Amino acid sequence: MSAPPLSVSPALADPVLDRLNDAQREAAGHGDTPLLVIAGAGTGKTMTLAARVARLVAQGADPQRLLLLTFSRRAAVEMQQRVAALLRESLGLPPTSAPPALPWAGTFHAIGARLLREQAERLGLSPEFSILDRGDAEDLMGWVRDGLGLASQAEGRRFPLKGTCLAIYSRAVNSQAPLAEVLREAFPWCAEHEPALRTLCRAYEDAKREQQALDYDDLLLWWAEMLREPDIAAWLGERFTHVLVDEYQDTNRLQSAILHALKPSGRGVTVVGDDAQAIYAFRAAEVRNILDFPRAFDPPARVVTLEHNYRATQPLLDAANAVIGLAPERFTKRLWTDRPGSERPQLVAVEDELAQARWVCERLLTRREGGLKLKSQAVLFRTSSHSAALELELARRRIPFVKYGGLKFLEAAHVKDLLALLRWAGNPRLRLAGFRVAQLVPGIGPASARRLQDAMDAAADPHAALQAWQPPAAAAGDWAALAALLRRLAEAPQWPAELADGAAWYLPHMERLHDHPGPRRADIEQLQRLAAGHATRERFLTELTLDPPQATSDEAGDPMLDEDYCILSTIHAAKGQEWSAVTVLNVVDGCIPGDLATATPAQLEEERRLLYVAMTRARHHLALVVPQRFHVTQQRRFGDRHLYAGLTRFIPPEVAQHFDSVGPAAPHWAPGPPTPPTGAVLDLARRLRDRW
DNA sequence: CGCGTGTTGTTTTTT
DNA sequence: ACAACACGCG
Repeated sequence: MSAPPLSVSPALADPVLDRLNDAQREAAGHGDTPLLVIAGAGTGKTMTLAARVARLVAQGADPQRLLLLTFSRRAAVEMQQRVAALLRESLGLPPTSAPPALPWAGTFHAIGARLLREQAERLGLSPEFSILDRGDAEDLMGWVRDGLGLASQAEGRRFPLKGTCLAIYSRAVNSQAPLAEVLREAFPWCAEHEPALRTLCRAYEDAKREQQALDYDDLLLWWAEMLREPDIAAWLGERFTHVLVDEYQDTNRLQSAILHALKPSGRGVTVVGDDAQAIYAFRAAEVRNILDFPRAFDPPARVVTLEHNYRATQPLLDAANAVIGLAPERFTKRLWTDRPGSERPQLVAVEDELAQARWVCERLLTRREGGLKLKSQAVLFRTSSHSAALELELARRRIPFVKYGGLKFLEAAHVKDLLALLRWAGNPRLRLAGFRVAQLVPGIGPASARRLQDAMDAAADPHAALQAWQPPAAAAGDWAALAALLRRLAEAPQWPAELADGAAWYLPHMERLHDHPGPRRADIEQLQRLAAGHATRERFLTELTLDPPQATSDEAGDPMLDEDYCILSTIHAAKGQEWSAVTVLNVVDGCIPGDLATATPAQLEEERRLLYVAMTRARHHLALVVPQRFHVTQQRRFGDRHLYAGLTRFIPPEVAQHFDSVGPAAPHWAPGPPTPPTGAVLDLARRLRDRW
């Protein structure tokens, strides 16, 4: 068993490459021509990629000139660590010495932000440009929409909400498709407003320019646009000798355009992904990117497929393979393992969501008594809100947990307020921020805030205009305090002391505006802790926007770092992770697939892959929980009520035979699950009330 | 003009 | 259940 006859340096052929299997070694040792690695779930993808990076470095590649694009910041960090460990080993460095770092590892958006900041002058951007998170962008969209008078259209249906407008805009940008097509395919109920939406999108672009603000999409769009300048493209293409992209199945057209513009010949390009795990089409991800990758080059890219799974036992893989095997599109690989294991995955029927929560808690505790740490156990679900009942039950039993997914930190009003203050201080042209901050002062409402902004816009020096502005008499005292604060922040910024200064100003306003300041105060404190880890205000804002704290643990209190806690996560946020025991909640039609996601076959297939992703996170134990009855909130159209649902359509009888059926209600579906009565909506409460 | 209340519509998932 | 929007009062 020796390495294939590649030009592998002898020093490296030993410890690192020897630990890889043949396919992995082929990928790690491949030369400079374009390479596609199809890596099934749990097949050692990160290890392989890290080994490839380590080998490139050991062969003399400059780590500063490796561009490593991963899906999340977390994946980037993990990659750094693996590479570091491998490099120490292969270069024979002592464990104490610092191996070369990879400064250009990060998400497309984060790397884009850095490059744009670096080249801002050339691009006609202020180097102080602000990055709008989703909430900011929505607010700006709302502002523009109101300015155009679109909000109050009396005739006909109401104009789409600001969030919907932004979603439409974003999808058009990321898919690089015409507005009409986007509306037809993804937002049919907004199609009637097409002309107004077109005007709105243009005005939104203008507003961003005027305010020196870029939203998430701009970070890709400007990057791609910048690369259309031949001299810049050539320079960047040479600057990065190698470009490696992880999770390539979840990139969109814009990202693929960036990649091809950087490296038109494909030389030095490696992409890694798994078409069976594509779950970001809603964000305009384009599976064709990975499917068409080989033929995009001449000669075509080398394709290496990893199918040997090191994560799960055979019975778990059988079930997962059966689920994905029903996808109408043929996937080209089938995972296998040599880890036998006898435990099959479970289908657990329970009465309702409360019973589900109880069952999950019992199972967590039983496993912990059996020696499995809570940290090795995860509970996954389709939608962030699906864990609500479980969170309450966990809290009641004092089982600590951390929840991933859901975006709420940056969406909380108080966090937005304080960040807006910092943004405004750095970029006084950012109306959006100023509008928000000014209205925190009692006595200043939308009209006064608008007058202030107009005065600042007209002035050559907006800071001076701000200091000179006369507020309404009722607001004079409080306004003076804010003006003084802004002067300090603008003139002598001292990071992170300026955040403390701002927080001290903000806290009294927060207490006045919100009923329950307790948890909010904790968020402000967390912001201050985070601030200490960043060098400047600009870096803090950028990194917080692109990589917000993604875990929350409100119900459970703050678990100490060394304490044991279990993981709650959306399936999306669980991507790339693995746990010994995995439980998936609400595996019923209406949740997986969500009843909003069954309109088109493509959406349905994405839901199927979602279930597949969830199932392949497990190493030893896997349980899918099926409540027979679950509560539906929201959507007044049907009213609140319980919905009777059946096992997901992705597990028909021939797939169900790969599972053990357990739970109190299990005997009921012994004859094979009947087709679920999808329309059976009961409203007993109303029926009872109507008797009177 | 600012602020509080009543009414109406509402697509999950995340950078 | 909740947010955004419209309206009316001080």
